[in-house]
Amino acid sequence: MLNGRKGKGRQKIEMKKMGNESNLQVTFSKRRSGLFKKASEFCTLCGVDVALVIFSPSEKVFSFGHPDIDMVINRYISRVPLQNNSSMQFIEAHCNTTLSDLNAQLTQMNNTLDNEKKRGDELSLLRKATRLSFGGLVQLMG
Amino acid sequence: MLNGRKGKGRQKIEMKKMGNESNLQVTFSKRRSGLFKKASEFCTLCGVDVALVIFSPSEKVFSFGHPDIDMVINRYISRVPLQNNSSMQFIEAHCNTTLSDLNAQLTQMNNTLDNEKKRGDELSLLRKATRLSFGGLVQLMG
DNA sequence: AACTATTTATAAGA
DNA sequence: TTCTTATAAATAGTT
Repeated sequence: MLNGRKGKGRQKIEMKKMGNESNLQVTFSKRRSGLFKKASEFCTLCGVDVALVIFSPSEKVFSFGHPDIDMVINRYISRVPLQNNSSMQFIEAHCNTTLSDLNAQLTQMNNTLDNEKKRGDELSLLRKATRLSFGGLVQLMG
Repeated sequence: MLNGRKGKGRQKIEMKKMGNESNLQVTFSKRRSGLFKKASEFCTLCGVDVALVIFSPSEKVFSFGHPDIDMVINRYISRVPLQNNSSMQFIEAHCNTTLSDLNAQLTQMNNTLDNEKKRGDELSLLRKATRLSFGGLVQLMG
């Protein structure tokens, strides 16, 4: 089997976005795993904590973290608060649970209030009827 | 100039935390810049977005991101909500404004409700008085 | 920080 | 996609 065939082997490539889509796909996989391996070795050898997040062009997310990616990101965030809109969207999303609880309370309270108002209307009606039929009693009640 | 001196060159190393502190410091610097370079090349070649955060053992933070580290972290967070306390504290701080607005609404609504209840109580009182004084009218009103 | 012998990563090709 | 191979690139130990 092994005759003396020679591939060209690794060639230097230009440092710009790859044109060929299928080459790009292969290079993406290879370099992604290479990067993860380097990050992992770095953690082990040097005792550092790392968070690594990658979004592919098709918006797929790949991540690595040590000891735990969320922990590292939280540490980063608490040092360097995020600035832009999307962080606000994030915060709002997390508020939604609490907010909808409060909104539910408001809704229920509004219903109760409506009922009480109906009773109030009934009171006005009764007062009117009372006034019409029996005169002075209304003054007695204030 | 160049005589034929020979260093031992690169040797394979064991994949565990380095013992020698000064070697570790040198390796830390070399591998950190290597990792950043790999991440940067990856972005350029493959058109990906990357966030990379490193905490050294002495808690110094080093970071790299493309096109912007906060943007990438935000995108990550909005897909994979963080779990632990520090993120919750962060979120809560940002929620407080909205929450106190809603709480103010609740308080005011409670006051209104109390007033309506008083009117309701008044209705009951009037009914009782009416029943006592004038008998059958109550039935007329339901 | 610079050097260099090696190891490691990887672009092409099969 | 996975494997092979030639070569580029990274880096451990030394100076």
